[in-house]
Amino acid sequence: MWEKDYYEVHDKMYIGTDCIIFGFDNGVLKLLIFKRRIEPNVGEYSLIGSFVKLEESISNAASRVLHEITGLQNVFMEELKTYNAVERDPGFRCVSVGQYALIRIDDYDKDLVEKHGAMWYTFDELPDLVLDHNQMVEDAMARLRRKAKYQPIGLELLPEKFTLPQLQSLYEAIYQRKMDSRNFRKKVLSFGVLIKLEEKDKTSSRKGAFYYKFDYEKYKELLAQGIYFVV
Amino acid sequence: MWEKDYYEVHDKMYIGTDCIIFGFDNGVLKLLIFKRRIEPNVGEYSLIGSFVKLEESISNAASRVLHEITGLQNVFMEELKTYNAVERDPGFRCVSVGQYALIRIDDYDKDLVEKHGAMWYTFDELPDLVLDHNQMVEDAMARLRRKAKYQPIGLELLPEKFTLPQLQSLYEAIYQRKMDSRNFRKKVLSFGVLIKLEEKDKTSSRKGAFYYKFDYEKYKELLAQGIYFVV
DNA sequence: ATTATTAACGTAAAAAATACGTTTATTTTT
DNA sequence: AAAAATAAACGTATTTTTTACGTTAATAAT
Repeated sequence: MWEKDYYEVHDKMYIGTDCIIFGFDNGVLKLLIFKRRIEPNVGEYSLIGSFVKLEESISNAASRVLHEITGLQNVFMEELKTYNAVERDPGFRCVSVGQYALIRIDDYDKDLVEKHGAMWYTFDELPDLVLDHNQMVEDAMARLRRKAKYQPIGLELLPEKFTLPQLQSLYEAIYQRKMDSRNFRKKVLSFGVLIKLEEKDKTSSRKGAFYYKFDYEKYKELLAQGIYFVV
Repeated sequence: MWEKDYYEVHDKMYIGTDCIIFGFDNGVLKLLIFKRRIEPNVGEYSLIGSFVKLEESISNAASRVLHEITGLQNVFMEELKTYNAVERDPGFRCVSVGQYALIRIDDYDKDLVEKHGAMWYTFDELPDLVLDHNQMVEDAMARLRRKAKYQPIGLELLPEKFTLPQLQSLYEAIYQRKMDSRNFRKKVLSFGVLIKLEEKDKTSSRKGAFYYKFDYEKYKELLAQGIYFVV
């Protein structure tokens, strides 16, 4: 990695990042997709991405575009993998680092998103995307499913206050299967990382469901102990 | 990722890969570490790595150096993550993609390895490595532990024929804890991916332990069904 | 033949996951 | 004001999985 002779060979290698942005919109998992307005590939659909600048880290680069597009800062984000096939980009040799982000779908700046030509799509209604972006989405979805097995995803995708039925519907959306509400509740509460609030959400039922919030401190402790959050 | 103005800014970004090479040497997990013989950092310890050439994928690059160093081909390898802090390499901006490899420690070419100044170290005897290579090793170790939970690692690290006690000692090395041999055997055999051979290994006991081999077909089926291999 | 040693087999107890029935709080309808 | 409707909350029995641990078997060395 330090041999001088490689310097020249590599002066045409580019590195970028593409963001797979998940949102959860009452009961449905969605992805933020862009209709391209600039060359190349005008009019085609793609993920949002950027080249990585010399003076920024890859996650900086992703945060930068995410902020430009959604107005959000401090969004949860994690590296997925690199996409580096020699021929993946017909223009030139470019490695892209896929990063997936989880955002609260109520938080983002609607005007900004619309201005950039972005739209929310469900996983199965996704249009054809440029390059290997469909693959990226598929990989991100698989990763999200696996991640949900040992970390409470709800933290990032749900609003501050949420009900157990909401949390369950998020898990059902991720795993694509119905779960038993009694067992779900039992399991989720057994971790002791949820705090029950006095307030109720009356929008989805007559009885109303109590709001909960995460106990971040306890959650961190649990993770430190290496305890898994399998639902 | 396609905007022209970035081209210039990025003509000094380099991309390389570093390999975290695991071997299993009767009961002990080891890592292949190099004492550098060329500038920069002569005499210091590091992982083996290379720049990624314009006409090769990142895993090609890793396979290439792995072959140069160990004489091995078709080694199991998986991307770990990118190491991309702006200041990680004092010389210039270089993103490194960490990749971990699992090799059968009896297979590699001893002369070749020695010629390149490489040595096997256990995880806790590891010397200080250049740059962020110690971090890479730590991350790879963590990944290996997690991976071992849902895939039969033995496949890659053990010889073609292996005994159950050997497989168990591999898992014990990975998890750093003793396991109950009766439960381990029960669990491992319950997956139905091991084929018992007639032959016995007599080197470690008077009674001798039967050799087993993997049933690759069944194993692939299991993975396709999404079944986890939790031991 | 006896002893030593690790492998192989088996079973009981504890814990976790699953399946499913009943009650409760509230709003809407009558 | 009572009855009906509805989703939430609570609880318990059954099944499955995990854990703990005792016994027997095969072989080489003595």
